Amino acid sequence: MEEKQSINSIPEPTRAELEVLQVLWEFGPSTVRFVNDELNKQREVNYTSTLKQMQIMAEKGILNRDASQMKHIYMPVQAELKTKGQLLDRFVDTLYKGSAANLVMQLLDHKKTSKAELEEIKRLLDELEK
Amino acid sequence: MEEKQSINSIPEPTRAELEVLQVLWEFGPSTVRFVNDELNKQREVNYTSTLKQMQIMAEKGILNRDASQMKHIYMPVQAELKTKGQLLDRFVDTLYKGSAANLVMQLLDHKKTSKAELEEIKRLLDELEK
DNA sequence: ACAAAGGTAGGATAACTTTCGTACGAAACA
DNA sequence: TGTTTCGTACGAAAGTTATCCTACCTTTGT
Repeated sequence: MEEKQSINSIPEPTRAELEVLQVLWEFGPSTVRFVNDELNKQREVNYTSTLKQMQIMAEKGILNRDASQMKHIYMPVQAELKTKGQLLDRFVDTLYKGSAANLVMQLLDHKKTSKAELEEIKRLLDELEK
Repeated sequence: MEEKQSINSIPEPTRAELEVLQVLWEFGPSTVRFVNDELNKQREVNYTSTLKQMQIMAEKGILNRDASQMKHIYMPVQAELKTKGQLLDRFVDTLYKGSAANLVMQLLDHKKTSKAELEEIKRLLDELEK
């Protein structure tokens, strides 16, 4: 079936879909078996659950697959950075009125952000100055 | 019924729940009527849908309500900053392996973040130096 | 050649989310 | 005072997500 998205952006991945994407982002194009094994390092999932999940993602246009071999190979349609960028945009829009500065501000006085992190962030910005 | 959460953090708000929270954050404790009117400025929602939604949120422990008057007054259990902080943490964890620096890095080379925004962010960091 | 192992496909089901219809009580008002 | 308006409560229904069972085909190994 393999329906494609009409426009320049895939639908919002759900929680479970994001888990699959993480694996594909980390290890590149993979079989269902491989992805399922990876997922099972975190939590118990039945093989057919992962299979179904990835089939649906292919239908939705989130994944492409190479079905020329018996063991189909799945890969994300969009680059990791693009998808994350979209999610980030939506996150900033809904929670911080679209202001990245607002988000960073929160990041800063949020205890969980370590001193080292802050230094790293500052370094990034300084680098950007040039 | 008004069930409370046992621990120090409310359950993850869903999409629709987040919309309700936005209104309460912006305008403070409100009636269902008021929240519903606000929501209808963005999209069409039936009054009883919003009512039900807010009742469920109260059951889940996301909202408190003052039912001493006929028109119940609803308000968030947690402070805006705390809830957003939790969401931010989860976001950073799942998408950026828990590294705020990674997130900011993406923010930086993401076109949508304006020059002015970047300057503002930099200013925030400089201020933090002290 | 046959059994076992491993693959895909396609429902069925359960849980959760979202929406709204209906019932009914309280308040406002003509 | 009676009717209309506005409120809550409850339950049903529809949509979405996530999980897994069963069927069936292909490959592998004995």
